[in-house]
Amino acid sequence: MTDAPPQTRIQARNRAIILEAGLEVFAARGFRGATLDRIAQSAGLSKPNLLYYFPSKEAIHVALLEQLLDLWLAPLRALDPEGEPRQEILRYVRRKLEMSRAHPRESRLFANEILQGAPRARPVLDRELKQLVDEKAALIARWSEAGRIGPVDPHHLIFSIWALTQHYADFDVQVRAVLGEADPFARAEAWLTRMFEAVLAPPG
Amino acid sequence: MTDAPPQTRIQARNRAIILEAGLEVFAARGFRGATLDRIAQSAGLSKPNLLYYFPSKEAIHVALLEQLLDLWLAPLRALDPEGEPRQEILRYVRRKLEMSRAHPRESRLFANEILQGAPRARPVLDRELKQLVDEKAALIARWSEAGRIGPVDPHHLIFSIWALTQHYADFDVQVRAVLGEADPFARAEAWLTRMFEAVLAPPG
DNA sequence: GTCTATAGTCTGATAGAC
DNA sequence: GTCTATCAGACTATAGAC
Repeated sequence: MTDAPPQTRIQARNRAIILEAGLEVFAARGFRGATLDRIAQSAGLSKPNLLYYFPSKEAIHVALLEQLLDLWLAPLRALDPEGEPRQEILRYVRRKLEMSRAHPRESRLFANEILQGAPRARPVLDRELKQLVDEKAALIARWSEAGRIGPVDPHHLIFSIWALTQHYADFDVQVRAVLGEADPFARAEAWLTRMFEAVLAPPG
Repeated sequence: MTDAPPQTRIQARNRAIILEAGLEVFAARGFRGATLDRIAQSAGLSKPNLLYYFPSKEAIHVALLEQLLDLWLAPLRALDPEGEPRQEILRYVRRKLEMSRAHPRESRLFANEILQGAPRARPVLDRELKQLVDEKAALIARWSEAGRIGPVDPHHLIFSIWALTQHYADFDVQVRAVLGEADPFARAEAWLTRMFEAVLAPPG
């Protein structure tokens, strides 16, 4: 959101190391469950040194949320008004699922934040997120009204894509316990493609 | 899972009060974020009195998880082999969504547990949950092979139902922020019905 | 059965030497 | 910039009076 202050090379590097360690620990244990001790250990730095680079535990968390949201919303931003509607939405689904596969820790960090009532992310949800979703929902609504895709509820279609793709990151433990299988993602992609093809099929 | 020991009326009542308070606090703040002080305050009891009824904070959490899982899996258990396949699955979807609406705290408590890697629920996932899902997935597979519903991946169909319905409880804050709307559930039910009708439509 | 008081531990953050 | 040492507060759990 705001630009970071200018940094030396070593500062930039240590900030990055701390954020990586913070991502690891916050994602696995939630904000409250994460301790500075553990983040410091994971980063290979001392606890006071952490607090030399970030003023507080919360500052690390906020920095992570900010850096995360750009990555997270990129696939939705990429939804192209000029593209072929079904291809665009299916590509969005696949990109979002790929995010869950490649970045499960980011997904869980975000899920933790929302689950706790979004104490730190609320303003971003109310403004940037709502604005982006409204814009893309309007686009999907136009596609639907033009009969290029089946009748859909645009907002809830987007929620469905979020829910279905993030499930494979956030509930990974449960999915693997039930399947007893190493990598659920190949079948997940085939199934999600099948689902959204069915619901997006144009009328007639 | 195990039977509770015999209790006087006042013991049963206080245990219930503590579990209700624990549900409230654990769901909102996660295991680590919940404190005995807060649970005690919410229950209207003193902190040592809490620990008279339960030996530890963890014991309260485990008791909640156990009591929760029966409720949680009831809709899936109710899937009837003798029923009309599409009606059965659609009814399951609606019941599960109704669970999210009526019991969001239970949903969030469970989501927290899974997100943290299911440290306390893992054995139940590996055994009871896997067994139940495998059994119901086999039923759905038979329906699909008989051509009574469209071709589906039974396990991932069940994951989809979980993901889509729990999203409205667990990500409630985000859903409401984006919609700026009081009650998303009416539209959610219409949309989920539409989605699953599309994907379950028999071939030809 | 319920309370007050408190033991013992952990945690976020700071002080100050180098 | 990084460290050791340490503080103040919060936390789970226990002891013991009533």
